[in-house]
Amino acid sequence: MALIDGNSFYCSCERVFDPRLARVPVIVLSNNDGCAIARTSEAKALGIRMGDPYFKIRDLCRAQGVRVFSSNYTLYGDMSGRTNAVYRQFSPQVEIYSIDESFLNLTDVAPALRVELARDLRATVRAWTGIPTCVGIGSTKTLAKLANHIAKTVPDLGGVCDLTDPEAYAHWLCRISVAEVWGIGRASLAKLDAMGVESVADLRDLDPRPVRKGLTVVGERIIHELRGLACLPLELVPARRKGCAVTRSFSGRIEDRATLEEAVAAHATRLGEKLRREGLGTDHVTVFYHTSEHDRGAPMRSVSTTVSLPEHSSDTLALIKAARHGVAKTWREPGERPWRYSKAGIVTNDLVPLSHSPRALIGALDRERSGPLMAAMDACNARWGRGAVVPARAGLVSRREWNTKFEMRTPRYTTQVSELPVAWA
DNA sequence: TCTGGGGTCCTAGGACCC
DNA sequence: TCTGGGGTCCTAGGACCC
Repeated sequence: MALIDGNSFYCSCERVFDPRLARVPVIVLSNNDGCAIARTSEAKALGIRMGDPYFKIRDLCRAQGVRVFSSNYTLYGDMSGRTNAVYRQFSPQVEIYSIDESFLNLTDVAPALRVELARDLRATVRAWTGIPTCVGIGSTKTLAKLANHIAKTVPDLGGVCDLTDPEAYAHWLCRISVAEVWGIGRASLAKLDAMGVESVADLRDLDPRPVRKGLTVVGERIIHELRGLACLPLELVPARRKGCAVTRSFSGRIEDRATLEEAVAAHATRLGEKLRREGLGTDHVTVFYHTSEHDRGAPMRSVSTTVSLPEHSSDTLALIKAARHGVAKTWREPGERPWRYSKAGIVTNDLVPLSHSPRALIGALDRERSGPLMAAMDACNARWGRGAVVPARAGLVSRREWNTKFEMRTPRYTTQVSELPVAWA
């Protein structure tokens, strides 16, 4: 098993299209340009941490010449697809684990050739996509993840670490902190600390049965995985998703009902698009909105309500109706000091494939009209850009103060003809 | 003094991940 | 002024059943 991932992936995507970014500190921000979510090694060296709010590090970034970007998910998604296409040249069995990480089955590769293959893979990905990567090899997923961490943090290894090599396994497990193990978070770390567990080897040598009490079956599984007993299979076919959510912080604050309903309707529109892309439907939506915990002293309010649909659907109009209803039935007129809402969202669980969901006996939605209508809307938006066609119910207010902020976003170089990079020769 | 012995299903909340 | 978004899995405990 091998785990390959892109180094500072979002930052590396930006670097591919602007060579001037090489060797200078780069960070990419979350939605609304809120927090740092990707940093190059140069940025990390300046003390910028994962999740640091941008307004707190802005001065540092200016002073140190850090190049700052809004997230460009269209670009990162496309680059992710390109790297995976390269991985597939090296292994027929690839599990895409996240936007920048994939597991590869290397069990057919002779042990002596694995490191060489991994080096070839890195070089090819770099040459064909421009993305730098690291590769970790282990007999289980947990060990491959650990090997990847070692490959990333020990420069001498040249970006590849193979823990199927018994010598490397014995060498590294007692030198790496248990905090680096995949699946060990803050809470588990505190428990392990109390037990005197410091290194990965300490955890591996624990008796798995009693561990189950404190760390649940998850902790027990980790111990087996560290010993080389695979508990987590390669998932070649992505499991059907169970839930779906569209939630956003507003770029400012919202106080009035009409604007809140407009925002929620826009989220419902996005939700419908996501569900239709996967042929899924839901028979209920949970709508929530709340004030910000950072607005100290201001009146606080947090609302969450679930609205039923007559039957399973992915119809944008039905979702908007339900979402608006969720706001309507929970809205409270403000008093002297209005609530200043900072975030709203729409969430669904228990998604089912629409092709075999039961129809409602009473109040069934008109699927025969809805299907073609939604297909036409999706086609228009695919061709002319999101928002080219929207239901009037979604709101036509031009004053979109709630819209997410992306003030430093680069062009969608690889997916939009009008935004292709220009080269001068 | 002393109140059975299983099951299933659902939900909320915790923990963790990228 | 300004603090992201979207997932999964697990457990405990309540409700309910016979």
